[in-house]
Amino acid sequence: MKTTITDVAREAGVSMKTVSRVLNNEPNVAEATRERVKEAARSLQYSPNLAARGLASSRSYLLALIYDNPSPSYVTNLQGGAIEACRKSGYHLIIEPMTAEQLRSPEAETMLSRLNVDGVILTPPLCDDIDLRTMLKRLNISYVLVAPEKPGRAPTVIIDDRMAARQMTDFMLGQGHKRIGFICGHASHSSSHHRMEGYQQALEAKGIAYDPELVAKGDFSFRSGVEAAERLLADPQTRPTAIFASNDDMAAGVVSVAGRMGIGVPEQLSVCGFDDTPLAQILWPKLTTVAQPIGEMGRKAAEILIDRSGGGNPGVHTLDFELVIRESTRAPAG
Amino acid sequence: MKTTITDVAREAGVSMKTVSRVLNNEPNVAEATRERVKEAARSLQYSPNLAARGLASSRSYLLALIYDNPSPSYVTNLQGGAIEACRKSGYHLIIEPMTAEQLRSPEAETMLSRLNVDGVILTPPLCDDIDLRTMLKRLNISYVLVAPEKPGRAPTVIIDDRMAARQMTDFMLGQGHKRIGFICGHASHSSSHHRMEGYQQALEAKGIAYDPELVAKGDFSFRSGVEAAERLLADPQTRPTAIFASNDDMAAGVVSVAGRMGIGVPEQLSVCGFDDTPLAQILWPKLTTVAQPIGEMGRKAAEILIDRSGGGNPGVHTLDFELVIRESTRAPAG
DNA sequence: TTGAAAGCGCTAACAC
DNA sequence: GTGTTAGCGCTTTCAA
Repeated sequence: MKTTITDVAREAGVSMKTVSRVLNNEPNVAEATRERVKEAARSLQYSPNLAARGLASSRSYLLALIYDNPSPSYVTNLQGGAIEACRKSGYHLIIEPMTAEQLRSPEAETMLSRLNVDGVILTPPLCDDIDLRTMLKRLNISYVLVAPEKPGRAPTVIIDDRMAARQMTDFMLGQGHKRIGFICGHASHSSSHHRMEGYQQALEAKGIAYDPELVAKGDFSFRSGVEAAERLLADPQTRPTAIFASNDDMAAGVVSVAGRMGIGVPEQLSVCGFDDTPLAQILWPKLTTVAQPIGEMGRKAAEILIDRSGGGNPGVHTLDFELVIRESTRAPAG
Repeated sequence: MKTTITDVAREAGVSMKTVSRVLNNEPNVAEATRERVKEAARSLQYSPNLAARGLASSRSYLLALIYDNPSPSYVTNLQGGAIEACRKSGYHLIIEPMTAEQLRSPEAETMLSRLNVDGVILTPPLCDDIDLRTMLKRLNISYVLVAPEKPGRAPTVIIDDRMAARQMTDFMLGQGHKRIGFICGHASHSSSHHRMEGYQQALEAKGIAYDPELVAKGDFSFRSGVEAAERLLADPQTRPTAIFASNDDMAAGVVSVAGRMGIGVPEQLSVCGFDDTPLAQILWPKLTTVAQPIGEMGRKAAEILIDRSGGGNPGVHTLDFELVIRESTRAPAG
């Protein structure tokens, strides 16, 4: 038999409601009573039933993480951070990987409404899905945006992608590179645009003309990095001395192509990525990249949802990134 | 205002209980009534409240995935499979990444008991944690073991690691390799032992003496693969012509060391891994490896928990693996 | 084949 | 500061 709140009440010699007050850290309980109840709960190994709480109150102590992200390390990092925040407050995390398409089905809406979560964390590219945001508003479910295109009215957690790309470009410029290639990310991800902007601004600030020939499209996949690199490196006369890929997977593609073409990295070609995935350390040479505090972002997002006592907290929370300089970049030869 | 079961009952002109029967696919409802209720539910966009269901019945429609696995791609694959099975039956997945240490804290038990999940999926190395299994039994929470050391009494989902390692070793033997190195996985993972056994059995079957000098310890990390390879490849006279690493990360370590030492892969050294993580395709050369149906395993585990109508289903479910031959293996030179 | 009533374990609203 | 009384929305008796 599971112990219930009445068992604790009996043990502590108080009413059920007082126990409830203590458990929820509500005021208006004498300190002595509070201690007695806590002691009783401990000795009975009592822990409140989530479903009963959820039914009686408005909170379910459940958060959902909805995502459509192909990168396992991104996803697990984010999950890890969110989980940590949840643990601290007795919350649990439900994960709902879902394509944008699945999201549009009526079942998705049904699922979300029956779930009765206290909040939802939205990551790219779903966080930029207006239909989804509208649906959540209609269902009256609060949500936090992680790294969206535009902040919007909901609380938002971001890093400054533009600034990070700019600093990374500056770093390579500082090493003496003049012809720096750039591989864009998937057009539907907001960060792609911001990173591109940062690259352009850095060049501009140094008075280097923007050359479209040095920019290749990509979609964040390894394969697209390979294709982009093949184009960028095709002509030995005009090829760049450095390539800035918008994420590590694509940077790995560049390294792979360079290897096949006999172009030494970093001797003849500097390469850098973005995200600092595990891959960045596994590659040889180890990849210079930008570390996003992905776990932190997950944690922050969950915290916002949990403390949404403010009722909205429509702030934008910008977390710090970090340039990680490893072995794939150096001053150009000659 | 959310629509409840009474709204549907009113709309369909039946009692609440009949609606409940229809929703849960219980017998003893006239077909006409059943249809009418379904129609009413649809038109009202009704979906049952999870918390209320969980409170009134014994099921919470929640499954938990508890894991302590450092590999993001393993984790997300498993999650993906489990989620698919959950979706089909209106279940949701709660994730609880947790170290073995955290698991031993009293809070972990409290957390598990309050959670009131219908079942728990346990992955290596946690699935071999006797204390955890005992705790779950005490809490009367059913669980499924994914790839445990020994099947035990609980339902179990495995692949035949031993046979897979044996076939992979056979493959290299068939290419003409006589000196095949082996890098073990973490000793606490059951699969480590099984893979080692398969390697040994393959050699034995071909009448090749087992040479401890060709076997190195590892712990599934890239770094440990590097260290193992450094030892295995140290002596040019006696070094193996092929190395079988117990997972892809360690195989990547081997490839990296070989690169540094000027040993061509696969020209002078064949390398293969296990798991077929994304890394296997990103490496250059692409890695020969064993593909585990990790997603399938997650799906199967969730299905077992959901259909636990059998009351126990103490079977062992063995899923198929697949050798993936890529570019990192070939016949030895000479 | 259907329905009425009684909870599941908790919190909210209002007494005291 | 504390207790009483109703529910939350559903499933489970048990009766019709």
